[in-house]
Amino acid sequence: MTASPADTEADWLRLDRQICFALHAASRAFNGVYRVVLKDLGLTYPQYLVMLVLWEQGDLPVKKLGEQLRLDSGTLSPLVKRLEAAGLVRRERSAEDERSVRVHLTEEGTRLRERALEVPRRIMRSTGFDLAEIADLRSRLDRLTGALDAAATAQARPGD
Amino acid sequence: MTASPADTEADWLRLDRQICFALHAASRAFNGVYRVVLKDLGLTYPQYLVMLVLWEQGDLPVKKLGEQLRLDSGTLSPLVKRLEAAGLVRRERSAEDERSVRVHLTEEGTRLRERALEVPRRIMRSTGFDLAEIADLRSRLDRLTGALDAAATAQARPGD
DNA sequence: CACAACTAAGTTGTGCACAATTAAATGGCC
DNA sequence: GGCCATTTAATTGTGCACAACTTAGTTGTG
Repeated sequence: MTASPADTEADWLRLDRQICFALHAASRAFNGVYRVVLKDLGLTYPQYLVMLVLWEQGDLPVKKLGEQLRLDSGTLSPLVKRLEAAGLVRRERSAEDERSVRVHLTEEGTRLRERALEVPRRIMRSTGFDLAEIADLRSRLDRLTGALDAAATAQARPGD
Repeated sequence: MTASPADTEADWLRLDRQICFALHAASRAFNGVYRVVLKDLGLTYPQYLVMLVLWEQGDLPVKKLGEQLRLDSGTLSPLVKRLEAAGLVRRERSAEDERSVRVHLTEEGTRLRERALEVPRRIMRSTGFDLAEIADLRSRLDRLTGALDAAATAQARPGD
């Protein structure tokens, strides 16, 4: 006698609880560690992500920032305004296309990079993972994200 | 001549951008797929997590729910109130300890479980991962969360 | 008993995520 | 040139996460 269908389904629910909780909790735990480390810099975790992109790629329009970080203007507009209020960036309407707003690093924003250089190692120590494990986890997560995004897109436009 | 320290540090920043973005994005992508699947049930992703715990373990005080999900009353109080407004749970002050509020499933909340049984498989399909990969990812994430929580605790209480 | 220490929920304030909408600018097309 | 679809930001509204604080109930100790 095998398990009844109802039991099997219940097992799925339990498994689902485990996996979605694992990812949810990992994300929040990561966020929490960054919160502590970034407090010295006066940045939140998403603000740090924006600064990382700007440090790496230079000034960008909000649109490009959003593509890099998969965030829309509803999230980025107020976030960038807070960075501007903190004196780390300036927002400037593009002259050639006045719809576009380019985000520039200020002197202070550029200087902050020096202090941010120590962040990654402090985080690495907190994870207890070595470089190979981090890289492996990253590739799995990227694959997962890609599959999930594709699935979401497929559901949004079933006929495509 | 090896790379200068500055270059090495810059590499760390780039790596950090990659890994923290990977986890952040994976979490949001997961959230997005659940959002679509759970819309039929009228639940958000965190509300679904609460319901999963209640379906599995029966009625619980808010305190216990918070321990299971690592969420505090600031998050849970309004969330549970919304579940109550939706008719899925009732909140009742405990008679023996009037500080405690026990969350009970209503008839409707219990019935919703039947409809939720299909959720996990729809999610699994979206991930494109098989059971073994899911289990493996989960164990890595749990280990990561454990290490991060431990590190956060150590930083909060350096002398312990 | 009285009072301090602790505990469980709830409240307030800040910031992020995202859907839906709006506003302004641009570009194509007749 | 006039009109319309598209694009870029910003705004509005809902919900979650979390820190800090408040309120009310409980427990331990003198």
